[in-house]
Amino acid sequence: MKVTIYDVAKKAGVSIATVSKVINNTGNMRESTRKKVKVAMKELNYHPNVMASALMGKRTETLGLLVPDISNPFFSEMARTIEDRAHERGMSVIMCSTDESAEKEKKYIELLQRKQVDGFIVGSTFQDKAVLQDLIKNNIPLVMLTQDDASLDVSKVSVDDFIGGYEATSYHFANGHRRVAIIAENAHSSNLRIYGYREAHEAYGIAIKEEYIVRTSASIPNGKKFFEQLFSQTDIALPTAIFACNDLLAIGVIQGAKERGLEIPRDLSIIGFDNTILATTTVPGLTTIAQPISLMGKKIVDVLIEEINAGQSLKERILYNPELIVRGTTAMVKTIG
Amino acid sequence: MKVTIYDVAKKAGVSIATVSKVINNTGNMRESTRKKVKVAMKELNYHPNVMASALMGKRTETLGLLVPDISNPFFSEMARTIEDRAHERGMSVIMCSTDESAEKEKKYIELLQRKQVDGFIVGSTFQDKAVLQDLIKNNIPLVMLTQDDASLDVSKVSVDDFIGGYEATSYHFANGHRRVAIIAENAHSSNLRIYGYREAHEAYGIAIKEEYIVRTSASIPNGKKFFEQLFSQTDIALPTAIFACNDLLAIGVIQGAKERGLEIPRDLSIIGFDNTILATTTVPGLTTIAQPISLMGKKIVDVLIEEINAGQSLKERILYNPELIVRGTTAMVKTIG
DNA sequence: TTGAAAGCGCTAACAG
DNA sequence: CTGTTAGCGCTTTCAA
Repeated sequence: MKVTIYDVAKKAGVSIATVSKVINNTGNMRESTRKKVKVAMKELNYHPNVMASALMGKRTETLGLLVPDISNPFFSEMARTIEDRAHERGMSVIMCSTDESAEKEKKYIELLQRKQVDGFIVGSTFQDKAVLQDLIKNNIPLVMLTQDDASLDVSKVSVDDFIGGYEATSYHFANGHRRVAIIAENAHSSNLRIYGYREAHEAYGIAIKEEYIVRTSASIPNGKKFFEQLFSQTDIALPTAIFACNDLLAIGVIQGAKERGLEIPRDLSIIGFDNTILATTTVPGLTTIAQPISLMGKKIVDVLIEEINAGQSLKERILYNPELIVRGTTAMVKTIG
Repeated sequence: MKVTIYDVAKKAGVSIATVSKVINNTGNMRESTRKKVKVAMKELNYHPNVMASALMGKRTETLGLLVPDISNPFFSEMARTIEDRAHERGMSVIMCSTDESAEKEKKYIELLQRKQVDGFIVGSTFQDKAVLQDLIKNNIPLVMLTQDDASLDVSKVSVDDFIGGYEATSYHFANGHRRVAIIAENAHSSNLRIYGYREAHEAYGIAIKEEYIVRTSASIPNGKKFFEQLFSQTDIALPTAIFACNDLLAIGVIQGAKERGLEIPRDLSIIGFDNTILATTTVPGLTTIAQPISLMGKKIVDVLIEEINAGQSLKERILYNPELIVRGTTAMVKTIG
């Protein structure tokens, strides 16, 4: 049967209060008593019942992870490092894929709250930020991942999306391209990447064509679809390069381009974002902006746990530098004639 | 503040026992009373505290998912459908990546047990099956995913790996290949696929070369490494086709082959397994054996929940048919001369 | 048909 | 320094 605090109390010849104290490392007590209790715990292979202590308002030792879609390699790679770090620190993680649905966001937050998770890692751009504001107001541990959103006053770890957008776009420019389109996501990070894209235009003195800026959600089919859309416009010159705000989209573009008979990178240069496993499997390999996924995953867990321990938000804003990884989908612009 | 069963009871003018009964749909009671209570619950936006009822031995409404590695696209795609189905049925899922470590397997099982998950979905081939046998003996809900292992007397949903192995190998044979190597995993499913591989040799009257059978764990680098190993053997004729037991391995083979200057499929035919997103992003597209991931994910959750409700294992063995998806990495064998 | 009361396993005053 | 005791929010006999 289950071994409870009573069993170890009896075995150690002390009261349950004493046992509780050694479990939680609170209060003072003779060192010999503490030892005695510890021995009893070991011998009985005792593990405190999480439910019971959670009932008393203690921790559940579980974290909630909200991402748009765990099957997107970026998030599954991130989830893996988060899971590992959480486990290292004695916590489990419950995963929730929110898609871009306000309904799911709300539902999962409520669900996780009822399950009394100790804290939230949110990697989704919420449709309705009020849900998050509410948590924040109630001082519930919450950190944002890949979402450097100033309107949320909490800790966040992300890559510098502005720089990422700037570098991707600039690299295309440096390769001589002058007509660069961007396929962005419906995510906060994409807003920043678009600003970086704009800034690069500014820096290079190139006029922006608003028609070159499109938005969709992350998937290969969407990448393809928006490539088609971009390339079927008849009233503007076609772009010679594309910056896709994630690898999935970039691959969709590659596929669309191939179908149209374009050769990459000769006829079209493409840069992705994230540097997921997908970027290494295409041919040619995908030039992309890397995010330090492992570092970020580890860090976000550490920050969250620190805040849980501290009982308040540290409001740290941790920004990593994105890194351009040049592979095969980019080249100098084709000189005409 | 939190609204408890007491608040509802007071508001409805009944005792907490009555409220408890309507929550759990147990006992008899005047319909008007039940209604009254329900109204009160609605008005107060009452949700039963999971911890408290779990303390009483009730469900926690959470499932444990064990897979080798959630960042492997096969498992992340699977996890997504599992998560969705679980949420549809009111349950959350805690994820655990076991790698191929006996230590982690044991640790996570114990962890999840302490968290009182209602059931386990295990998609990892356990190093030490005793850990699972133990759960089974204790009648703890547990189902196996992609592991049709006869030595475990529980429900399982998987693809027919034997047929998958047979079909992959046969397809190579049908294309005129006679020297087909197999790169398998350290997983139970791979055992069966190897049997299918053997059976195909039998059927085609082709002798098996044991040197053509190698095993490793799922990753692109390993695929590459074992391709190298296979192709640096000097005492046997080199294979003209390879069956890799998952897409990751297959991609490693593609990369290794390219580095050796082999053209695919002209110089080497390759078939993968799983039909993950990766199979669609390579060039040429990867010919692979598809597993019906969504069906399987949904089914495994349904079976598990059914068993949780029933309080015992149904010992169902659900086998899906694998399907050969022909893309670009396979071709007729090169006629020499 | 309903409710009082005894826990589930643990924490946290408060006494001693 | 250690133990008694009153809950945390809920379920479940057992009476009424």
